[in-house]
Formats: sequence, C-alpha cells, structure tokens
Amino acid sequence: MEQEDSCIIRLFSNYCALSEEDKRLLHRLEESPIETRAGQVLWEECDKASEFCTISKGWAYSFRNMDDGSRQILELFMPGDIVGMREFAFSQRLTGLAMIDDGVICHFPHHRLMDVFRTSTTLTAVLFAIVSRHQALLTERLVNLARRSAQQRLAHFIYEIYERLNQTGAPSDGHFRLPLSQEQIGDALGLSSVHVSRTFTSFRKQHLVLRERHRMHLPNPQALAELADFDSRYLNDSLKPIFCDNGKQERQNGSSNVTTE
Amino acid sequence: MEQEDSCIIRLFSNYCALSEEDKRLLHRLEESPIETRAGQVLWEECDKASEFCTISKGWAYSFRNMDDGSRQILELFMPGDIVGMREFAFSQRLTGLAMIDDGVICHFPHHRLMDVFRTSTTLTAVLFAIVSRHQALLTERLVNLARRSAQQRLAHFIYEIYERLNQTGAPSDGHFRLPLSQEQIGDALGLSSVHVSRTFTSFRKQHLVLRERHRMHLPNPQALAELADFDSRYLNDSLKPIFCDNGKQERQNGSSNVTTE
DNA sequence: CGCAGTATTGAAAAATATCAAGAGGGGTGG
DNA sequence: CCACCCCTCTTGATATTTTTCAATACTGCG
Repeated sequence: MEQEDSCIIRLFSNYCALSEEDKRLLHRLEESPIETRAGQVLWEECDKASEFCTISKGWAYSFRNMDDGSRQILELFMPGDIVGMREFAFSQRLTGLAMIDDGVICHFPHHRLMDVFRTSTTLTAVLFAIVSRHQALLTERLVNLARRSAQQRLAHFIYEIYERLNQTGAPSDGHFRLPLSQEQIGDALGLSSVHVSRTFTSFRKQHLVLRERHRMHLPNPQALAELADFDSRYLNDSLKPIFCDNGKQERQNGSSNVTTE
Repeated sequence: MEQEDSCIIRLFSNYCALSEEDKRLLHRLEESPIETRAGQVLWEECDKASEFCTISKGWAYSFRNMDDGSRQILELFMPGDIVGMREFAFSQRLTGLAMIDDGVICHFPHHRLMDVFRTSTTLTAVLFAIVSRHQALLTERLVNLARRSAQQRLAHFIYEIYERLNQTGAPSDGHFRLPLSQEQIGDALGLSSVHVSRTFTSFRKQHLVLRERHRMHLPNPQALAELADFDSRYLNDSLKPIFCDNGKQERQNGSSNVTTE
C-alpha cells in the first residue's frame, strides 16, 4: 500500500481492490519512464505498433492527418491513461500520438499484456472496464461532432475536460488549465479556428466561459453543461465496482450494482 | 471442427486457431438464441446493462436519441458481432440497440465473460483484439463525421459496408443489399435525409453508386474509395495472428508480424 | 525592437438544413 | 382488382451555419 504514487495503480484502484500481486504486475507496466517534451510526436500514423504506453505526467492527444492538410484530434489523454489499445489487433498505428505538455510516459510491449491476462483475472477485468470506459468517451465525442452546433460542441468539450479533471481529485471551483490553442481545439471539434474564436467570444459575452490564454474559468458550470446537453453518466457511472476475483467474490451474485445512488 | 456453423466461432477463428475447449466456451455465448423482428428495439438508452449479446442473424444498429428529437446512429452490427461491450464498466446502457432486419440474437450476462477471462488466455486476447478492432471502426467513423464533406461521408460509409461484407466471404462484384432508408443513413452520417437524397442523386450522375431501394451497386468501387479518401488498413490489418497461448507458442517471439505482406 | 505564433473581427462564399410540394411504390381492405 | 394510404424519395426555394480570405491586434520572447 506504499507505492500509491503510481497513477496507473490509482486508476485501476477506482474499479476494484487490488492485491499486492496485482500491484506488482501493474508496476511492471510503468518501467523505464521516458521524459518527453511539449509537442513531441511519440508516433506517427503508420508506424509499427507493438507497444502501449501509459502516461505518468503531462497531457497528450491522438490525431489523424487528413489528405487536405487538415488534422483531426481524436482523444485527449491525461495522467493515468493507457494509450495505444486501439492497435492491439493491428500491426500499424492508425493514429499519431503527440505530447501537449512536457511529461513522462512509459512504454510496454503488447505481450506484456498477455502476462496480465495469464496471471490476473482481476486486472484483466479492470482493463476491459477501462477500455469500455474509453469507448464510451469516444462514442460521446462522436455524438458531439455529428449532432451538435458549434456552441454545443465547444461547451461539451470544455465541460468534459472540467469533469475529468474534477474526477482526478483536483477540485477547482471552475478554474483549470487547458493547454490547447484555439486551433487545436478546432482540430478536436471539427471546426475552423476562426469559428472557435467566435464561439469563445460569444461565451464570454454570455458569461459562460472566460478564457485567458490557457487558463479557463467557468463562472457557471451548470449552465454550460445544460447548453451542451451534457449527460455525465458516461463519465461517472463507470466507476462502479467491477466483478473481482481476488479473495472476496461475494460481489458477483447480484447483477450490476452501482456505487452511489 | 464440426460445429463451424457458429458465426462467433468463425469470427474468433480469424484471429487465432482455437482449441476444442475454446470452442466449447464460445458456444456457451450463443445459448438460448432469440428471434427478433425488424425494427425491434432490444434495449433503450437508460436500461440496466448487465448483458452482452451476439448477433447470429440480421443487422442491428446502436443509436442515441438527442434532445432536439434527432437521432444519431453510432454503429452498424452484422452477424458475428458482439454488442454491448461499451457498457461492461457501466450499470446503464449508454446507447439503444435496434434490429434492422429480422434476425437472431443471443444474450449472455457480463459475468460469463469473467469465465472466459479465467479459463482461456487465448479467448481473452482475441476478445481484446475484437474490441480493439471495434474501436478502430469507431475512430474512423469519428474522423469521417468530423472532417469530411457530405459526399465523402456517404462514400466512406457505403464503401466501408461493402468492404465489411466482402470480408465475411460473400464476394459480390459491387452488388449488395443495404437495408437502410435514406433517413437512417442520414442519422448515421449526421446529415439530413434530404441531403442524403441529393448526394445519392449526384452519385448516380457520376456513375459511382446506383441505389434502388435497398439494393446497391458500385460500378467502380475503386473510384468510390478514392473519393472517400478510404484507407482500408483499419479494416484489413486487424486480421493478423494475435499472440496465442494454446499449444504452439512460437509465434510470440518476434514482435508483431503481419499475415500477408 | 522586431518577430512569430496566436487571437480577433469583418465580409463574402460555400455547405448544409429546413420547409414545402409532389411523385412513386407497395401493402391492405373493400 | 382497385382505391387508398403511408412511407420513402425527389426536387426547388430559401434560411442558417460555418468556412474561407484578409486585415489587424496582441503577446511573449530572443
């Protein structure tokens, strides 16, 4: 219980109580950390894919460069996230990965995951839960891009980040850092940077979002969430206790049960 | 080797040679098949989630109803697909599921998956591979919706289906059935049904896609793929042999290796 | 001080949605 | 077999949203 510094372990612990053996296994996924610089591209779209990585410090994003020169940012990763699961079944990367901040990441090869499958049913289940949650994020982003106006998209994007940050513990009465340029935000939302700027201006006039360089302030998060038609189930509901095997198995009888409700 | 009728087993076999024991385990996921009718809603967005299901016959789609009355179709499922993984970590459904065709589906509870984790590392890895491939599809759809014109979106959508159908074996010189109305296609692509109609008309004039009710004909699939900026890696590359444990393990030494190249 | 990246604002253009009217097709009941 | 109706599709006119282009301002930094 002493090496709780690891964000991976903290992340996994959200889903299930871990045995010491499990923790030891997880620690192996964080061997050989590497310092990275802001803007550094960790891999390009067609690179060979035989590794995952975990992000220990800093933010990163996955992206795709389009034929017409534009770019789509697909996912935003924060400390504790596991990156590269998408390519488990693939030999090549399907998206690039770049650091936003300076940070620290740890690579580990695909077959290390096989060790986990072989050794710990608990960790396997938690991994599945993490992938499942990740897919929920992707789905929500898809809905956001396909069906909402520019205002709603931006509101949703900002509010999602705000919520994710709150979940990691840092309670921030509406203030937080968002180290993305308006162009990058546009790349994430499928909007031109010009329109992102206009939308921010509009939000400022409505007193919904105040942005000063990379510092954000939400005077009224509730209102922003409503504008975005934000349904937070996809972020919150996933922290329910998962079926765990280690020792106490009594949780497995009732079907699914929620933590707080 | 005699019960190869099961599409689940066929699907899994794409990734890895299966032991008889594995096949038996898989068969348990297809117990108690249920007949379903076209249009039938298998679950709604907020239903309790404690089951997956496999689709044995027919097509289905997942959807999300928006506040403004519109609807987003997220994924298209075909025989052999496993549905509902997204909610493994959740207590509620995040999207609805509806049948397009008459069909046959099989439910199985989440904890049945735990049996798989406990019993077969091979199947666990294949499951991961399937989820990974599924995530690749989602990602591609996201890029499609965020970054492409209506023409490209529709072209990409149609060509993806064409490719997926080809992969399941039915080689169809450009002819296939697409049992979706133009309104449903619009719901999938974030376009109005009117605009889908216009785009189809334009395709007909360009001799790219001929659609007659639910029958599609692609006189020149190549051209369509080019228009869509279609990169088929996300569909094809995933069939590489995955690290398998059963018996012959020699595949695990080299890092990742591709089947055909 | 000047420079490069970033943000703002206006005007015009392009893409897509909405509204509305009509056409075709297939099933059902008389 | 016909009439009718519902559903899907098509097409035109107009409205809205977002993009693009261009000019200018801001900011931190060497």
